[in-house]
Amino acid sequence: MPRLLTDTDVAGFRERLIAAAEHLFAEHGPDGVTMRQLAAALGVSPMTPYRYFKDKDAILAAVRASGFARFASALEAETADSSDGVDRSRATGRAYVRFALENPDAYRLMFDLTQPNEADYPELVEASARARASMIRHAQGLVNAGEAEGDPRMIAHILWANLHGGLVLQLAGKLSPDIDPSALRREAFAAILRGLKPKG
Amino acid sequence: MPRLLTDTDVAGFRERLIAAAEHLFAEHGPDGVTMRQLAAALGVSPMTPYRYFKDKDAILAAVRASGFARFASALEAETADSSDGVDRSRATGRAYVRFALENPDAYRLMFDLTQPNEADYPELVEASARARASMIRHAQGLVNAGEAEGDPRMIAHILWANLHGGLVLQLAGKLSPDIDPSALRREAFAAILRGLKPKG
DNA sequence: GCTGAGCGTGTACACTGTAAACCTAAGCCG
DNA sequence: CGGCTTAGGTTTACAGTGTACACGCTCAGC
Repeated sequence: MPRLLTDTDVAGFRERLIAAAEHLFAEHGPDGVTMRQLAAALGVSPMTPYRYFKDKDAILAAVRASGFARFASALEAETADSSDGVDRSRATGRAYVRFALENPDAYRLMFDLTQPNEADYPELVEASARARASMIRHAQGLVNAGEAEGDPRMIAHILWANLHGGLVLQLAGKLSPDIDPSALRREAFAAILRGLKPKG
Repeated sequence: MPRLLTDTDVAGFRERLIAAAEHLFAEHGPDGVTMRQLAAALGVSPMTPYRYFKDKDAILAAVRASGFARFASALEAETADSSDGVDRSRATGRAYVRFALENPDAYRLMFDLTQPNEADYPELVEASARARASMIRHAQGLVNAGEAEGDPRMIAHILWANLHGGLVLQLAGKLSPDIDPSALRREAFAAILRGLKPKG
């Protein structure tokens, strides 16, 4: 038999293909990229990727999972920075926005795109759960610091929905042209925090 | 020459095709529907739709524009109901949510799907502008009623981003399972309104 | 009644994702 | 060392896609 593929061989190929796919998907959209192009980008024949991924959908899922993983890491990196709950929460929000604006295509791939059967790709749901956990942790920080009152998970979701909504509208070009997106985020965040502050 | 197509003929055909496409797109997604199926649904040959639409993309744009038009009408219908600014704003929000939840596929087609060159379809941008105007008008109502302080356009966008974000996360199944979407909307709306209320 | 144009259709093509047969070269056994 | 076996990669093939193009049918105007 031929040289068997070691696990690191497989992982290496998958990684290279995911990286290539990420760039191509970002530029032309998943439907604008063909398996033949992906294969050519790695210098292999069109059918070779099928040995490493079930089908094109699995490649898309892998690309999205990889995006979520980088995203989660970016959020988690902010945990260390400061011990003040509010600062940390704000830093997390900034990291969130920065990621979305620096990787708009990845962000859209991750959130906009509704892949029908995401549940079939465990690493995708896991990476996505990691990101969510980060957000909830930081909402918890807000509550602990006495800056907000209520269920931390609910608070996290309020802030998340708000951030996400503003971002996708911005990325889709749907915001009114006379609205500055970053001012929108700032004012929305401020209003929500004012609204959640304990009466004390 | 044969019986020339009157404008109403053309409009009629376009309407029927849009209606058929709306159902099929909702069920299978735009990519899951072929021109041949669309044509078959109207009982014509596969190439006939090309006399009424430039290409498949134009059909998608028309379906989306039609969605936006219905959406705008649904929002505008709430203008008449009550003279109280807050009630009216709340009713508009309810109408927004109702539309999104009763037509989830249309809503996703309208907002999620980022069609690359929407600017090429004027009726699409116009219908979408109508919907936005409705929202701003109702934010103005909130300000007039003394329930909120600030630029009505900004306030409209804050509420919109929040609503939209929550809805797309819900429709995409990304909300944590222990979060009730309608409770999320209620609490978010309440928090924002508290945060925007004038100091009195 | 003829003509010519506009409408719908049929045919054709380049391209897609991917199944299946095929080739190649390397590890094991004798 | 030689042959068998088999995993990894390629080639071929196919059904199905969007749509360009050219063909006929059918009627309005002369």
